Amino acid sequence: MYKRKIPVDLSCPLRLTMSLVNSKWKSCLLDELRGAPMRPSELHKALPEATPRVLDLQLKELVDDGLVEKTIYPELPPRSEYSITDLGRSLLPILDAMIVWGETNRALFERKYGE
Amino acid sequence: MYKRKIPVDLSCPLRLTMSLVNSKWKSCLLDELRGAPMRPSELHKALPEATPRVLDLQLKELVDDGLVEKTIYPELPPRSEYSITDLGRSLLPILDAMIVWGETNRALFERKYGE
DNA sequence: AGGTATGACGACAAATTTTTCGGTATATGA
DNA sequence: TCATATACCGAAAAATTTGTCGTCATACCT
Repeated sequence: MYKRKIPVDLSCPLRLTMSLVNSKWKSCLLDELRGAPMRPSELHKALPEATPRVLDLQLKELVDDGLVEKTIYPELPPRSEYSITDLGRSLLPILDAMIVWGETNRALFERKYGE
Repeated sequence: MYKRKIPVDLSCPLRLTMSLVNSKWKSCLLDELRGAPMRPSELHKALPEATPRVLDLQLKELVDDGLVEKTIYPELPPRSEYSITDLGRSLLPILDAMIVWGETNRALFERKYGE
């Protein structure tokens, strides 16, 4: 079983939750998986800015943390699927709140930093 | 005015929100400031695991992003205070949800990773 | 046989974050 | 005078995250 290099932060509830999600792609991956299971190549198509390698690494940590599940089908050519677990799904309301916040305040930050 | 090295991520609402908060201490700083304005030394006492230098750097970005405000009192010895803005305060419900999630699931992760 | 696609992963490089160390400056108290 | 405290900041090291590149294996299609 894959082991995190840096363990989850148990020192306080906020840091615990943050440490599961604060990376460039983990929150996006959870968001993508909210609907149906997805294959690695599909996730890469959905998040083309991320390389398959990075998605692979971050999915491993999500699996290790119990937020995502991986199923390998012993077929050829190989096929595997990632799906969100109940634990991961329980984070979605938080991600939803972040999405709403981002939509609400996007214009502000576009004015400040934008193109 | 201080400028972020890495700009806020405008590519999607979720990434925008995440990019404001995804660092080791920013969410904690916002959480600490929810009550009253605090001085740098107080913030360091509240978050002793973080060095004053890091708090300083991350507070600068929070100020630059408009989530926190800084007041400098022209006294000697020098005094300054950080306070949360309305924009920053609008993120607190999300942090609250993370705190609740962390409390709910702490035992799970202590079993998995903890001492 | 050669090209394509799948998924996994090692080795390494680049980028970014976080930390450490030292220094500036001023006032107070021992 | 010396130590302490306050706040700030630069340089550089260390740690961590993210990205690039090449490889393996297998089956399909041309």
